[in-house]
Amino acid sequence: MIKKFSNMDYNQKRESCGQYIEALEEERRKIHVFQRELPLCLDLVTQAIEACKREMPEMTTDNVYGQPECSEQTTGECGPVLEQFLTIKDSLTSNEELVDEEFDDEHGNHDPDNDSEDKNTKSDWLKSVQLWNQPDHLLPKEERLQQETVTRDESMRKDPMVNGCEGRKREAEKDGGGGRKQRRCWSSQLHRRFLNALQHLGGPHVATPKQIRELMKVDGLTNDEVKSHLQKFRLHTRRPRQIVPNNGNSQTQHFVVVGGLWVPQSDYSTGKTTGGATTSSTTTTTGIYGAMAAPPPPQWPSHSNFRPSIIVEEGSGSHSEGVVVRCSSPAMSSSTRNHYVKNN
DNA sequence: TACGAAATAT
DNA sequence: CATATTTCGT
Repeated sequence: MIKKFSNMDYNQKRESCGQYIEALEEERRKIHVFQRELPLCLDLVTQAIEACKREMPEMTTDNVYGQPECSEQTTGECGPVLEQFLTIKDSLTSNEELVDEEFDDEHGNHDPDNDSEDKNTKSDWLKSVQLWNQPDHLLPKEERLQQETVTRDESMRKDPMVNGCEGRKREAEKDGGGGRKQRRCWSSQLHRRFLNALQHLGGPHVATPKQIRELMKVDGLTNDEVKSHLQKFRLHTRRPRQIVPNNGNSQTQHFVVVGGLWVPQSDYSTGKTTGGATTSSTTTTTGIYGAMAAPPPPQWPSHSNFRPSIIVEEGSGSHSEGVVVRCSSPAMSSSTRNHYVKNN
């Protein structure tokens, strides 16, 4: 009996680990969008995946962390992730080959994300955004062990939940245009589409709301909403002045600017990326879209829901701005094309 | 009309 | 305070 249980346990753990890896890979895909902003992050996740895979086969029954979910609430220590990260922390080899592209084509919507409840890596901001305001069913919460691939059907194109809050349609309005629109909540899926679109268009600073909206192909979505979201996004993607109390680790990572591209010193020469349209332009085109101003911030504000899924610190607490080195073009924030600079 | 920034609302 | 909507200047 007990043996049986152990066995089951073992299997469960293996499964958990598998799921964990899956989650990691999924996460990496997501981070991939930010590869310019969070190169180190991407790197770390990639390595974490590798490390995890290596460890997989030799998992024993006394695996310490069996919880697929882990505490998640506590960003501080999500067991596995953190450990993995710490482990590989120093083994920072610039491995950039196994970066797969195919970040989820726009239509493919195979959407592994689905993210009913991702693992730890998904982290907070999604959590809140995700259960936005579901009027009815409040997610089960209990059984989240395995959902496998069943749930993800591509039926969700637009209306389902991608759209977020309630059936926000044009109806249900009484006053002839007096009231404000109901707030639109950006579900994780919605946001992801946004991100994808962004990537296609070459970054937050060159993408325009309209383009984004069209790429997203979400029907209820209006131009203004995208515009707004984009504004917020841009605001957050600008350098947060190394805020964020560094957790434990401190790994000084130096950044340099290469043709307007912010990249870690280590692998700035790596031209290869998603193979998407995004990065291709960096080298050749010098035009407006040429060197797209990649949002420099290695780190977003911590207290924001609005941030990439994984947090990676690199600057040490002491050094203030010595970490970043810029060549020129101080204000490359926005104003990509039209009017630029509005001097008071 | 579209975009972006700022003001305003939730 | 963060996020979404609306207003305003271009």
